[in-house]
Amino acid sequence: MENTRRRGAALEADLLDAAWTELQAVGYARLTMEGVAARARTGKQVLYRRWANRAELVVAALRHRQGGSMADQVPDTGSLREDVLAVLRQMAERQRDIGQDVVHGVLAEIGEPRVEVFEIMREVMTTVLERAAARGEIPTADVPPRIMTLPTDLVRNEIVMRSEPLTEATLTEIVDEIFLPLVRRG
Amino acid sequence: MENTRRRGAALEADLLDAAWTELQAVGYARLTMEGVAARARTGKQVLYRRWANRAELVVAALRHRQGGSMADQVPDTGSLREDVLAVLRQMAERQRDIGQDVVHGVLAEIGEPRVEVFEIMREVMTTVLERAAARGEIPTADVPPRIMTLPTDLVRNEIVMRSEPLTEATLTEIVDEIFLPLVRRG
DNA sequence: CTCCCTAAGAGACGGAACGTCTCTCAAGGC
DNA sequence: GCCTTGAGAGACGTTCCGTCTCTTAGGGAG
Repeated sequence: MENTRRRGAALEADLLDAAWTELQAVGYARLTMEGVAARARTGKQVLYRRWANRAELVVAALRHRQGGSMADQVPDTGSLREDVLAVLRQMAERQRDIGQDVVHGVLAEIGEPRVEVFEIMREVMTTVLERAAARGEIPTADVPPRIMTLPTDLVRNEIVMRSEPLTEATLTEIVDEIFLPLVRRG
Repeated sequence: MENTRRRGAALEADLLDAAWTELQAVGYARLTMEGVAARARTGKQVLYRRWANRAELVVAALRHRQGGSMADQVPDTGSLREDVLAVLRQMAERQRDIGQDVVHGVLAEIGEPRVEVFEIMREVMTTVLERAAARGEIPTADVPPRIMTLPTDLVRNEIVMRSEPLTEATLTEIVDEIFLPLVRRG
């Protein structure tokens, strides 16, 4: 028998891992606090002591799973086109990892971390554009905000609305047919 | 005492009205089959005989509430810009009417009426562009599909992600800064 | 080293809503 | 006027919620 009792950060990491595993096993809709507690071999109270409800737990589990924010590693390939594509690929990858039902579930039950998502992508694109302007690829980094976040907005739309995973073709279409033409003639 | 027993279409309309009223009263998250049944002064079985679950009932109630599809009345103002703006205003209006939590709830619990939404908007935009081409406003109606649904995709993204209702400024920005420049130079 | 406070672990609990079922009796077709 | 259908009503077992209580292990304070 396991006779050691987990505590503090070690326990918390176990709980978040259990939540993530449960998420993969049964999906967001069927994820229950009881299920997570059972998987972590503990009681519900231990969960409720840390997170007020399912949504908070799941958000914490997602954050725990994928380390830092996307703003921490902005792609820098030396080409605007490749940088933007890299950003979009990162988003697509996260979608694949997380799964659509989780996205919808969190969207439905969460109050407001959506603004945060917007802000992060705007930061990332700002950096990408500033570098492109510094290289002389585009005349100025002073692109209208709506155009700046156009690629990430479109990808987000695909993630939320489409059931199939994003294809590379979709990403290049967004960049080559829509984004680049608009910024090139700023 | 009410001694008449409702039947068929009349009853169904009452049920859908009750579902809609309940939706407005308590929101999607708190809507229950029992609540709707009570409001319609009937039993749960009457609901389950027609719809398998909450999501189906709510979708039916939404459809019942707002008559036909948007494809039935495509705006025809004589100007491409105004037509597109009219389409986007219709979407914004529906958002205001329906409410964001309902959008998220349905998105989370529904299997696949999302493709349908895509198709309808693509039809609408096809008509709008064909008329514009016939008037000579644009060289050809043969616009790449992704550009065609660009305005509606962006508005949908705003509806799903932003909590505040869409402003007129946002709509004109989408049309004037993004959509028109892209279609004008075919 | 020992005491003691905090929180882990375990489960009982009342409540809400689910979806199924059973039963009676009105309505409307034949 | 008979008979099939399904409306109306509520009981039922189940699942999960979020709260609570109780015992006991861990680890810091002295």
